Formats: sequence, C-alpha cells, structure tokens
Amino acid sequence: MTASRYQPADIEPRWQRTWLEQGLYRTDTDPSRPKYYALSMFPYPSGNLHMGHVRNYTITDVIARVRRMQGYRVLHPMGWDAFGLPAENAAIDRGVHPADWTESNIANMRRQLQALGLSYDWERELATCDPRYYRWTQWLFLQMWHLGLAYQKEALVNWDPVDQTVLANEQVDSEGRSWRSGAKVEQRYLKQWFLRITHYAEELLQDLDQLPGWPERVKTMQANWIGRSVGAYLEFPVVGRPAKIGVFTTRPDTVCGVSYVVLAPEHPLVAELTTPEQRPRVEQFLQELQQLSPAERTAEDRPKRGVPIGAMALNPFNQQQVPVWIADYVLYEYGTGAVMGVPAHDERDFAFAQQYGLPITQVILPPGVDQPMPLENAYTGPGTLVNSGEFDGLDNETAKETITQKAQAQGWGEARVQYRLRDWLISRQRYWGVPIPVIHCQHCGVVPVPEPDLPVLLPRDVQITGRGLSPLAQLEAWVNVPCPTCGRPARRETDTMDTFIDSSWYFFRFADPHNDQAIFDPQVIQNWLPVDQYVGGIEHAILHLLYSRFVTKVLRDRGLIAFDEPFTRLLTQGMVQGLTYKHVQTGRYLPPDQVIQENGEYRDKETGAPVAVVYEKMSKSKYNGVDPEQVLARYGADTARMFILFKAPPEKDLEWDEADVEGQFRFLQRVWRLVQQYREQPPAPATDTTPAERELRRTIHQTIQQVTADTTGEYQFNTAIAALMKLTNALTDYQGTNSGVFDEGIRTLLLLLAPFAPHITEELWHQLGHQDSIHRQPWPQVDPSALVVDEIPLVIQVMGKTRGTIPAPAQADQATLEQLALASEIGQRYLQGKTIKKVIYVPGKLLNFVIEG
RNA sequence: GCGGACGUGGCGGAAUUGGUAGACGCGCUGGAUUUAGGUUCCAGUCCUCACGGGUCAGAGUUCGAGUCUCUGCGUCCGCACCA
Repeated sequence: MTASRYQPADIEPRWQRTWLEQGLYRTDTDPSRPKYYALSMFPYPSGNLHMGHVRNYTITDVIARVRRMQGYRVLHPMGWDAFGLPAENAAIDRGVHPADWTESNIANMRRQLQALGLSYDWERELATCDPRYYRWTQWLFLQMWHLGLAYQKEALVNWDPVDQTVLANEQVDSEGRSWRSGAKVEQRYLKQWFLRITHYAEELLQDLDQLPGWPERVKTMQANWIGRSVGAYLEFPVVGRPAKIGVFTTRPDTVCGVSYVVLAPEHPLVAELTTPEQRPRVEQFLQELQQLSPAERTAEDRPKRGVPIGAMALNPFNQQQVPVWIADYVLYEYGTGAVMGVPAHDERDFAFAQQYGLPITQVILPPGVDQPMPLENAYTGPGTLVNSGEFDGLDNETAKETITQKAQAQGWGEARVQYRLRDWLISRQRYWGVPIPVIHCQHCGVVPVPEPDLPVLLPRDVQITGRGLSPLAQLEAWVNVPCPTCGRPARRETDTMDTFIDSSWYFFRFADPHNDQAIFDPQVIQNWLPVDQYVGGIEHAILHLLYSRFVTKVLRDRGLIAFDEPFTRLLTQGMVQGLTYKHVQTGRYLPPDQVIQENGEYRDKETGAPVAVVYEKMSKSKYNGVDPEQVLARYGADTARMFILFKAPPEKDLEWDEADVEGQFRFLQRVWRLVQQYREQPPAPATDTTPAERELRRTIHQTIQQVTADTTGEYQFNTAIAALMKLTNALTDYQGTNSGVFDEGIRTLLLLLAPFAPHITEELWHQLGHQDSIHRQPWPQVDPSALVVDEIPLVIQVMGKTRGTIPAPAQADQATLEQLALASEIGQRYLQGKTIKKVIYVPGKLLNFVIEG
C-alpha cells in the first residue's frame, strides 16, 4: 500500500510546532501593504475552552488567513480578560491564590488555542491582570478623572446579604436574585465611583449611523439602551414654600391636564415637603418599599401604589393647585425623579388616578371629537387642545412647542432631551481587579495617584473569605500611605474597577503591546486601527461594545486617536447548542445515559417518563456539553473547524451533531485521497484542451469566485465550504489525464481550503513538493475567460411557468433563440397553434412566451 | 405591551437579490467491494403511479414571487411603569 492514511493526530501537532518555530504568524508590519485588523473578543480564562470559543476564534482565524493570502498585513492577536470574580471564588472554594489560578488557566487555554491551529501572533499576547497592562488601565482612569469624567457619588447599589458584597446590575437577574448566591439583593446607599458615559449619550446614539458594518439588531439594542426622549423640563412651585418640583415630560402639551405631581420615594424633597399629618403614612409606605427588590418594585403588572405627602404644588400654566404624592412607579434614577400626573393622557397616570380617585381632566381631543367625553382609557394619540386656556384649539404637536416656549420665557422650564442611559458604576468591593488609583486625604480630599507612581500594585498577600469588607480594606500596610499632595497620613481607595474597563481598551494595546512609556504610540494606533472585523457573542451587544465606544471617544477627545468608532465591522456569532434531554412534564434536564429510546420515543430509563429531545445552549447543568479537547482528539482541529463553519451561517445558532462532524472528516479524507491519487498518476503530455477540461476549469474559477466572496463580503463560510466540496467532487469525477487543468484544480482546491483546514492543506502542499508554507501563498485569482461558456441551458417559460430548458449558444441573439425555442420539443408541445402576444427575454437566462388566452 | 428578526424536504441549510426552488452536507433506500465493518465506491431521495402540485395561511403587484406589498397565524430575541 503506497497511499498513506489521513491521520490528523500525526500531522496537526507537527505543523503547529513548525509554524510556531518559524514565526509564521508573526505580524507583518510592512507599511507598503494594506492593513487588516481581525479580532475576536478575548476570553475570560476560566480554565477550559468551550465550543463557543472554538466557533468565535475559528471565524476570525479564517478571515485573518484569507486576508493574509490576499496580501494584507494582518493583525490577529489574542489575550486574556483575566481579572474577575471567578478567580476569587476559586480562592474561597479551594484556597488557591487568584493570580496562580488565573495563570494556570491561561497556560491551559493557550495550549488549547494552539491545538486549534489558530494563526495568532503570540508575541502580542496580553493579560489584563498583568501590572504592565493595568498600569495603563489606571492611567486611563486618571485621564477620565482629569476630564471630570470619573467621579464619586452616593448611590443605591445591589447588595447581596449572603455573599456580603456589592453586585453589578448585570449580576442580578430579572427576579432580583444574585446570580451566585441566589439571595434577593437589597438596595443600599454607598459611595461609589462612576464614569460619566452620559456625557457622550448623544454621540453614542448618533454615531451608530457611522456603523453600516454592524448588525441592525445590535444598533437597535444600543439605541434603546441609550433611550433618547425629547420633551421639556417644567417646574411646579410648592405652595407656601420656596421649593420647586422639576419634572421631565415628553408631553408638555398636556400640562393643563395635570391633576397631581408625583415624587419618587427616594426624592430628597420628600423629607422636606411631607406635612406632619402625613408623615406616619409616608414613613410606613417607605418602609414597605424597603422590603421589595427593585425588580419587584418595578414589575409592570403590580398595582401602582402611593400616598399624598400633604404638600400642594402650583401649576403655573393654569394656576391650579394640585396635590403632591409619592408613588412606587416613579423612578428616582430617571429624569428628575418626579413626574406630572396627567391621567387623561398617560396610561400609568390613568391607572393611578382611578385607584386613588384623583380627577381626570381631558385636554386633548382626538380628531373628529369636539367635546370631552368620559374616558375609559388614557388617550395618548394626537389631537386638539381643550381646557387649556390660551392654548385651546392648538394642535397638540404645535402646543408642545408653544407651551415649552412659554415656560422658557416665564422661567418655568425649558426644552430638554432626556436619556435613559445612566452613568457607569465601576466600583467593586473586590480583590481581583485593578485598584482605583486615588488616595483619600482628610485635608486634600480625593488625590489622584501621580502618574510616575503607577501602577498601584495589587498586593499579593490577602485573605479572601468572601465575607466582610473588601479584602484590600483589611490590609492596613497597603491602605495607609502619605498623601501625595501634603504628605500627611492618608488612605488608599480600596475599591477595584469593574472588569469591563479592562476590556474597553485592550484592542488598542494589541497594536503596541510592549510600550512601557505610554498606553500606546498614537502613530502605531493610526497604523492599525480601527479594528476591521470584530467577532464575538451577542451577549455583549450593549455592555462591552457600548463601553468600548465610549472609551474610544474619550481617547479621541484627549487627542490620542483620530477616529470616532473602534470597530468597523461587527459579527455576532450564534450560540453552539448541544443535544439536550429534558422531561416533558417537569422540564428537568437528564444526562444522556439516563435516556432510552424505544419505538422512536425517548424515555427516562428509570421512571419511563417521556423525554423531549431539543437543542439548547451548552451548559454543565443541562448535561449537553461537548468538550473541544475530545473532539480534537478524535477528529482533529481541521475537522472541528470545518464542521463549525459548515453547519450554519456564522450569525445563526449551531446545533452540534456528531454525524455532521463525521461528514466533515469524510470530506477531508476525500481531499486526502484525491491528492494521493494525483501524486501516483503520471503526468501526461500536453494536448489540446478538451471540453471536459474546459468544464473543470470553469468549476475551478467559479469556486474561486464563490469562496472569495463568502470570506470577504457577507461571511457565508457554509456556502464557501459547499463550493469546495463541489470542486472536490468535480476533480474526483474528472476522467481525463493528469493535465494542466487538473493540476490547477488540485492546487486551487488546497489554496482555497487552507484558511479553513490549515493543517491538512499544509501537509498536502508539502507532499506535492512545495518548500514554502501554503499559508504564505497568494490567494487564487479568478480568470474571467475561464467562466465563459459556449452553450447555456436556456429556460423556456410559457405564461411564467417553467416548461424546461433547451441548450442554446451563449452568444446568440434574441431572434435566434426564439427560433430555437419554437422549434424545440418544448416549443412544439406548448406553443403550437398559440398566438404569442409577447416574449420576455432575460439575456443568457430565459425566454418567457406570453400567449393569447 | 413596545421594538427587531424569522417561517423553504425527514434534518442543518442553499437560491447571482424578481428569472430552472431544494446547491452542499446529514439521514434514509438500494447495489457493489471487503474476512468483517459504524470503511470505501456507485445509484436514488420535495410530494404525486401520472397529469400535475409545491417555499406557514390568505390576498395583491408582475410576463414571472421563496424573494416585493398588505392581512392573519406561529417561532425566536431584545426592552419592559424611562414619564
């Protein structure tokens, strides 16, 4: 037996070693080439790669490899989002230091990534927990501090009473429970650090239009998150007191319909304005609210509750006095934390007024209605003003402007744009994060750590118990420092930063990863950024992607970069789902070995209960995970990559299916055998090109066209691979001799397949006698002349119905083709004796005969 | 409730954007090779014996609709008292 077998376990590690030794994927910095920056969202080093990672990194790797072959200098780096809570949990659960735990996880995952054959430039690797990196995270924070974009304030935060720690909003589920302990979170007032992302709200919204390469869905989510509303700020003086209640409304046109004013329960004016008679009721109400989680309090199906606080407010537009209430449906964090209640024209106010018997005054008449009628629901549509004094008769859109202008002229208010976006709370009372580089001095206040003193190192020797204060706060030796300004005893900030800050600028650092003089050299950034193609999960549609856009704009305003947006194209890949068994009745998940199949039905092995077979996102608790290492051991990296790219388009969810994995393995085997047979075949002397060869050559160049389009335009790796399979089939079916065209076919197949299956193609390329790496070869070019055909199948339609095709000369004109069609069997059958009214001709494609009757 | 996306064979998915629906793969069926095979190869595989009919259902535009418009049904995702 001469033909060797395809054995990925042999060839893959060998080539991975060679590539690394040769520095094959070191970043090409030749400035004469166009740049391409391909980036996957870097992972949290949890210890093991999962299939989601494999999918993400394979996609970006193919893109990077194609661009390299096309002559671009490609930046394709990898690093580690290495700070975060799981490391502290490991310390608590197993007594490992977070740094050691993280380091060994990184080592393992780096090995796993290398086993996938990903073409990273490992010389640019970075980890956010490295002081050489987080020094610049601290520097970035100080820039924001100097710009007034970082500040401290008292804020309501989520407090987990079991874990004794603060949680970020995203770590609390929709029922108000901690993701880790499952405890109901409480609201506490704590002094926290914030970044003023709201300063950029308008620009973050507007610049979404600069991003045609982003999925519409992500842009919509960001726009909703920013939540721009146009309206007015209006002031209601409190009767008998100097205080004024400011409200934000999108409906200034309804101001004469105000029948009460509501403050959020947390509003500072509540204490000041509550009358002695009302105080007991108010305090009881506030206490009741304390018992509820934020999620419970704001649940929409909950009846709205409130109490009057005794004070009256004056509506300056009609001089009416209306009561001031507090109610649970008013959010302190949005707008001014106070609203005007217009029951007739706002659904929430309507419900509230009905419940408490407050007056409902209609001030907008729907079109075609000429006098107020009792309302069954709030009327929120357009109309004409009534009961509004001087504004009666105005259409309500005009009235919005007129009334806002009057408010402004009289000093009662102004036009205002309000955003839903809140400032970014970055304080974390945790150990494994970047220390916030400030010092609190009794005499000088908050003093930033001077830049030469950076980094503020995270001390190694700490007790991590998950109880009590932040671990850093307990390290007296670390906390106590002299004030940088006055030299007197002062204390370090003991909060660390949200890890989303670490990841909001890492893509800059990859361009200049070893710079120890600056966060980066602006020249180098200009040379590589923005990121041309960013790939990651949809779960970051808002958080990471919004934060990164914000930081980019800050750096731009600081004069360090000259562009507005960090990621030109964004691809959000779909989930990888596993075969999942769950009880039909209970929805409980079952391990595969607990399930038996009989007569096509799936049942619980023990109880016989019916079991549903579905695909769901892979997770330990669902017993549906597939370990990448096992797949690699069994089929090799090339098969895993091919499967994951072929099974579904990149944005769609992907169902892991062992049978399809084997299908890909079979395909690579076919390619292997094809090349082995080709090697054994003696080369034939040159002859005239046969029709079969012309046909094959056309297939070759159609494949080049298809694969090129699918890997550089709209990413459709599944159809690219389908085209490669077709080419393989065509080469296998080719009955001719070992001709020049066949040579071209084999060579082109390997070159086009190389970005997808880098190992087998490299091996076969060398077996064919090439010395240089296939991954350094230029990308095949389409020869337009190869696509030209002599004869086409012309589609014949009658009245729009396809009746078949006839072979026709490609160059023939319409009249000739019509003659051919009429003379053909199809023409005889369907057109004989009919009157042809009209003929539609699509050049090179079809003839459609429109006939009488 | 609001916003977005989507509905194509037994399954995953194709269809140059208005021009032969079902590429490619999985699965399945039959055959061949093999000591054997969960190997490989060959043939077939939308439905129908056929005429024909088919892209969730219904209507519309068009010579022609999976593709465009409207209505309905269904699925998925995001937001959810944001004034």
